This record gives sequence, structure tokens and C-alpha cells, in this order.
Amino acid sequence: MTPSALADLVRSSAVTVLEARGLDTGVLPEQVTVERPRNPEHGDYATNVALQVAKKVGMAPRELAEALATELSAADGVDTAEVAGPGFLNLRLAADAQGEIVRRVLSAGDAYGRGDALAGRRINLEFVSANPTGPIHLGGTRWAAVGDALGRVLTAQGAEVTREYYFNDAGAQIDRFVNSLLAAAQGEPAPEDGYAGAYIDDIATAVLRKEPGALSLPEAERHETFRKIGVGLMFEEIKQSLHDFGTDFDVFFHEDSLHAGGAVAQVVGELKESGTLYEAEGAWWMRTTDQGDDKDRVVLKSDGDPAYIAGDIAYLRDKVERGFDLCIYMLGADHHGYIGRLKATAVALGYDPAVVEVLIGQMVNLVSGGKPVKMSKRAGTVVTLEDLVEAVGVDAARYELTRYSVDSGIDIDLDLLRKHTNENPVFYVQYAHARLASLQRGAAELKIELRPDADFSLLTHPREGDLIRTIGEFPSVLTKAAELREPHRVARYLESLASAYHKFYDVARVLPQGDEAPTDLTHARLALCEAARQVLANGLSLLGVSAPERM
RNA sequence: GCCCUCGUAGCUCAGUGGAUAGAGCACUGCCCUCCGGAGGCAGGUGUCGCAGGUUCGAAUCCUGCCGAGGGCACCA
Repeated sequence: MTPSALADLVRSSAVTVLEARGLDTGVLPEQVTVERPRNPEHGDYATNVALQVAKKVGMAPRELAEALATELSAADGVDTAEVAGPGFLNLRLAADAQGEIVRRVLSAGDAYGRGDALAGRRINLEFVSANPTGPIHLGGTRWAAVGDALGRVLTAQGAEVTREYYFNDAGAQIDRFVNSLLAAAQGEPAPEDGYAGAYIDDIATAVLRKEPGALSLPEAERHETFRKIGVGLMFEEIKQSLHDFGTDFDVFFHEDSLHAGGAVAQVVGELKESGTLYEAEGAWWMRTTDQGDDKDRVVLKSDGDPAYIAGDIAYLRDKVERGFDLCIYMLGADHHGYIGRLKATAVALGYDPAVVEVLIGQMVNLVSGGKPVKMSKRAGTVVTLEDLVEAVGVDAARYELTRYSVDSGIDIDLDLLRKHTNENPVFYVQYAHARLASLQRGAAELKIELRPDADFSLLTHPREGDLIRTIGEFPSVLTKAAELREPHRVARYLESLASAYHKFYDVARVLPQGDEAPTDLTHARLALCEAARQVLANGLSLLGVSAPERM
């Protein structure tokens, strides 16, 4: 019996109990809570429905729990149902009933854990969106890992997800970048407000290789040549390193196209006419304070140029017109002030502010020897995606960045990572998978087939039960991770699954020894192991981390 | 000053109303005639930042305070 089947059973039993007493069944939650208690003495599963609804129907919690216990203990697959504490109901299931979980995993395979909670949703997931003025640094790397994992998690819940990277290729930062390239190409020091670093020299050199006469062009053309080629090269480099990191985007959206195509002018004009924007001090403003912003923001500057937010407005409209019903923005904590602005943008365009969802993640800090290191491009202390990957590899980097809640800031100590790579929990999880893969190879050598219809009533050891129930949790973990946009839950779950497996494996011999023949228990355990392996593989894949057959 | 996030074991962090608050790392001692020891078992540490409040029940929700990080442009 799966946890959700058990929850349904508990609910229908509660309906029976309440109806028998002529009480209102409407007080029951749609989905009753069935959870695995920490304390094994509290059963395989526990439910608090009696505590939740007793008061509403005027019964004592324990009395309601008693009635439920009587009803449930008569149900198929339920071994015992006991009332405990103020009105908890502790349930124990029959081993063969729990074996249903193993059967389901084996028949669903890669699809085990998927759900349809987000079926029909068309989600635009925008993340990274780092300016093309330099390589992806640590902060962007975190969003690359978390955003990609979130995309996979949302997809696994049935959503149609488009991963999008907003490429800010308009505006002053690009000019500074281009001026830095020009300076480097001419052997001059980087401008005061520019960018420096080996990558600037490399790109400048590459521009000259492509366009040897670039420096002798008239100034405007020279600038344009460097802009076009330089930004293009920078962009390719970013794309490539993201790709090597296992993060691919469906759409790279160029801010420039919104301006060049007239979308910005168009939407700003409409908003001016409709009275959505107001004029003050020679500029046009949007009422972002209505959505919690500190102050209203300028959309059209007094010199007539659009402010940055004008691009955001045109961009959001473009997204919605492309058919997305939810636009998720993943931003760093230094951009949290954008929440109100983006919500206000949605309202200004006549959309429900709920189409915009902004996820704020805390910063990634660099530390060395326990002390924070300020990242500075000029001081050469910027750590990039590539540096991190070089230090620990893609799997460890992605896992490490994904296993924490984005609400907590993380410190990265590159020196430590270089030394203690084995301390990263990713190896604990991957090792469990490799061990299980090895076991299946061993079974194949012994010509022992995998039997999804094995006799699971033989799996009576507490650690077998724990492992089965942990496997059974996977679908609800994914639902929650998608609902809360928290992929780190998947990583934490995998660690608990790996632990349950290692504990099981330590006490349970799976394959026959010496000349022994495989028994029914062999088949039951082998099927359980394959189910565990499958779930580890499914979970790792959601994180974009490999599930190695060997390590 | 205002806004956002965080404050949980020595360290890094899980835990968005349930029972005795968990894991990894670090420390100590065990467990390989045996499927991968990158594993398991045992040992122990907590005023869940502080103070109130809501609730049958609070690390979790509300209020205030303290501390850390980040933000408050006609920059992008």
C-alpha cells in the first residue's frame, strides 16, 4: 500500500465513522495527513486526523481515534491501528501490502515519482540571466544548478516548462564591456568603470583575429564591430560553460530585440495613453508602490530614453503572449526589490499579479581559511562556474549547490572543496547507487532474474520496512518540492534513501553465497534493491547529477 | 529609517502546527571467512537568538527586540 492509498483509506474510514454517528463529514480535509513517525514505536505510519477534526464535530479526539482504529484495523493490509497520546493513530501495515510500493516502482521505472499536480500549466522559468560582460560567477552558478533542477522537478509534475535566459545586451553595461575590449585591443589599461581580466584580453584578441582591421575603422563602426563580435563571443562562452555544467536553456532572449523590434516603444506608448503611467518631473512613472515597492519607478526617463524597467514590461508581455500562465523569475537577494516592480508590471499590463512569481535566493560567498573573501574582478578573486567545476567536478558542484534551501546563504571554500571532495554528500548517494548497480550485475552473473511479483511478505525485517517506506515517500517529496519550488528537498530525500539502503544492506544478505540456490527471499530482496536503485537514479536525474554504475 | 532573508549540536545545515528536535562533518570505541568499508553500530552535546502572544499542541504562525547578510537610482 502506498502512502497516498493509505491516506485515502484513512479518509474513507473517517467518513464511515462520522456518518455512522450522523456527523458532518465536511470537516475532513481533502487530503488527510499520513506521515512516518520518527519513533518506530509509533508505527509505520501515523495520522492526526482525529486531533484535527474531533473538536469540530464535538467529539473527544481519543474517542474519535478509537472509533477510527476499530474501523481501520479491519481493513485489508492494515496489521494494527492503535490510539496514542492525545489522539494520534499509529498504523502498522502488513509486509505484503507494503510490497505494493516495490511493484509500482519496478513497473513505473523512470516515471516513478512523477505526478500531475502541475499538469496543464505552461511555466516560463527564467534563471541565471547574468549580464554578458563576463563569465558566470558563483552566484550565477548556484542559480544554474538550482534553476535547472527546479525545471526538472516542475516538469516531473506535469508542467510544460520553458527555461529562459534573459540576455541584457542593451544599455550602459554593455558599453562599458565594449570599451574594456577596445582598451585591451589597443594595449591600454581598462577604463575606470570597465572590466578587467584575462577573459577581456582573450576576447579582444579574438575580435581582432576575426576582424583584423577593426581598430582602424571609424570610431562608431569600431565600437559596433567590437560590440557585435565581442558580445557574441562572450555569449557563446557563457552558453558553453552552462552546457558543460548540464544546464541548457530553451530560449536565450535578447533584451536588445525588444528595443530594436519596437516592442518597448509600443507598450510604453499604450501605457501612457491608457493612463497607467503618469507624468511627473518630466518623466513617466509606474505606480509600483501599489505592489509593495518603496517608491514609484521611472519607465520613461526625462531625456526620452526608456529606463531598464521598460524592457521588463515589454518582456513580460512577450512571455504572456507566448502563452505562459506562470512566469517564474529566480533572482539573487540583491534584487529582492524587484518583486514589487515585476508584480506591478503584471498589473499594469492587465494581468493577474500571480502570473509573476519571484524566487529570491541568498548569496553565495567565497571564504578562504574561514574568512570571507570579497570577490573582485580587479583583484582577480572572482570565482567562476568553471573554477568550481574544475575544483570538484560537475556532479559535486551541482549537488552541493542544490542541497541547501535557497533561503540560506552558502559559503564556498574552494581550498576545502579541493581537499575534501569525499566529504560531499553526493558521494554518499552516488555510492549507494553504484553499490546497488553492482548488486544487479552480480545477480545477472548468477543468472538470477528480477521478479517484480516476488513474495514481499518475506520482507519483515525493520530495515526492510524502513527502506520500502522511504521509497514510498518519493512521490510526495517531489510534489512538495514542485509546489514550494524547493529542489533541495530532493537532495535531502536522496540522502535519507541512501541511508535507509546502507542500513538495510548491512543486515540483509541479498545474493546467495557459495553454492546456495536463490530463495524466495533472494528474489524479494533483489526486487527491493532494484526499486531503491531506480529511485536513487530518478532523484539524481532530477538534480542533473549522474547515477554511476561504478565509482 | 523602511523592506527582504536568515539565526537550530563544536562546524555546515535539514526540519513552513504534532509525540522524546534530526543528518553530515569533526571526536571516541567497535563491525570485513560474506553481495563495493566512499558502509554500518554504539557513545553526546541543544535556553531551536531573546521576550511575549495564538493553539489541545509552536523550531514552525503573530508582535516586539537583538544579531548577520542583502536591498532601498530618471544604473542596468
